[in-house]
Amino acid sequence: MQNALTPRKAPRQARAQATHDAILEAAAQIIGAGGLSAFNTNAVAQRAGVSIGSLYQYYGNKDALMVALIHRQQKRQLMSVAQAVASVEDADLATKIRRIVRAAMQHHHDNALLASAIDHEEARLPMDAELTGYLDQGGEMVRGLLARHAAEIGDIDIDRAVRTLPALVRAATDSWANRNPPMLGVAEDEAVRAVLGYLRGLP
Amino acid sequence: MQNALTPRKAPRQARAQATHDAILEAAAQIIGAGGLSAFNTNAVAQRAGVSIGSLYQYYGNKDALMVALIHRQQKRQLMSVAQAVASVEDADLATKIRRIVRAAMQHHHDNALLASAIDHEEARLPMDAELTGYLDQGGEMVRGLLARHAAEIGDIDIDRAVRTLPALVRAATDSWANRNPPMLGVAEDEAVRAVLGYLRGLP
DNA sequence: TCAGTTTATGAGTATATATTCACATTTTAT
DNA sequence: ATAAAATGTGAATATATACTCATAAACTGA
Repeated sequence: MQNALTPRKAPRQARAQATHDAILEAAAQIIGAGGLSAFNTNAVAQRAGVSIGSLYQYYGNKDALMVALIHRQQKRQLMSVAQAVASVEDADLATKIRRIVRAAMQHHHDNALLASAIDHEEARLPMDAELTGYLDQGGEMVRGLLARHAAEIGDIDIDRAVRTLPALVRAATDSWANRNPPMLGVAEDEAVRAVLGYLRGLP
Repeated sequence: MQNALTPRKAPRQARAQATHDAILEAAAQIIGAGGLSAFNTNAVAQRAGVSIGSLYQYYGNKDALMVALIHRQQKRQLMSVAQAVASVEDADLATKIRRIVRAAMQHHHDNALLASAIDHEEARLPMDAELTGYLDQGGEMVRGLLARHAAEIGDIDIDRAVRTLPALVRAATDSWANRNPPMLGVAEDEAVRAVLGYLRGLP
């Protein structure tokens, strides 16, 4: 089933794969440097060092390129957080939260403009199976975490927490990490405080 | 001091005021219905029922119109929350928080696309004295609230709380109120839980 | 009444940019 | 070696839209 937002064709040769990747990377760089308003297909092709025609060989239109970029970022974000979770297997809850928050925040802050642009575009573009999959995997991670620390956590609706928790971290990031100068330490502290407070629940 | 983002001229006659207002209202409606991508000056003028020339009589460029719209929304948001605060003068902390959250959320949800667009544009446009003023007033409200309930609140850095708290509410709103169908009740519960947990602080 | 001022008009201009397509080049398979 | 398939090119087209300007209409105060 081929619609306008799925990739037009898959690369079959190595150089095609390189072109394909270069286009995505160029798009990320352009949005990261100039925001959504700098994001145009001619500029992306130029920065990727390929012709505009090649871009449209792989992405049927601009939105398809944006969707591919969103997939790339979500995948990286998920892997980065999964690694953080794995690296603190046996720590206490507060430590785990802090590490996870730090990983999520770092990833976000490395590409502040890109992250903000993606937040905005995600709302406009249709959610596909791949994105749903990433969301589900993230949900499973949170679920596992909460299950292992049920004792330290108040009455909680896990389905709600799975959605609310990432939003709390993003809120702290937007408020504190994307400033001039960035206050990453404060952002981390505030996110941890909000998350732990939320988990502990009402008295 | 007249720069490109300040209104080009102030309306002096009643009909000019009406034109001025109609343009702002049309801009709000267009973004509210179609998002930022639908926001163009010709469409705004048409919906306002005025000519494109009139629009540029009052707003030197598109960004100036956006800035004026941001001012209008921030002012309304502040007034709506201030009213909520005033209406629960003597209630306990949890009740106050719930009412304030509800007011902020309602305002946000009435214009979900507009609110999201403004969040995005605020980051790009320069912060002026008027916006700083609204922020300060909001800060004062939070400060007063926290002072009156110091006993129920853990160790807290008020300057941080003033920035983090509104972000937490917005996070819950984005996650739950802007859905299909909107889950306003859940959004409110989640925001209250996060805010109270944050205020209570680390154990 | 009327001159000066304010307000309104909208066709027209300038520019940006998404997308196409006819063609060239490179790679693969036989 | 060579045909077929895959990949790459970029000038050209189509369209959207920010913004201008010459002109007209409405209002004001005398």
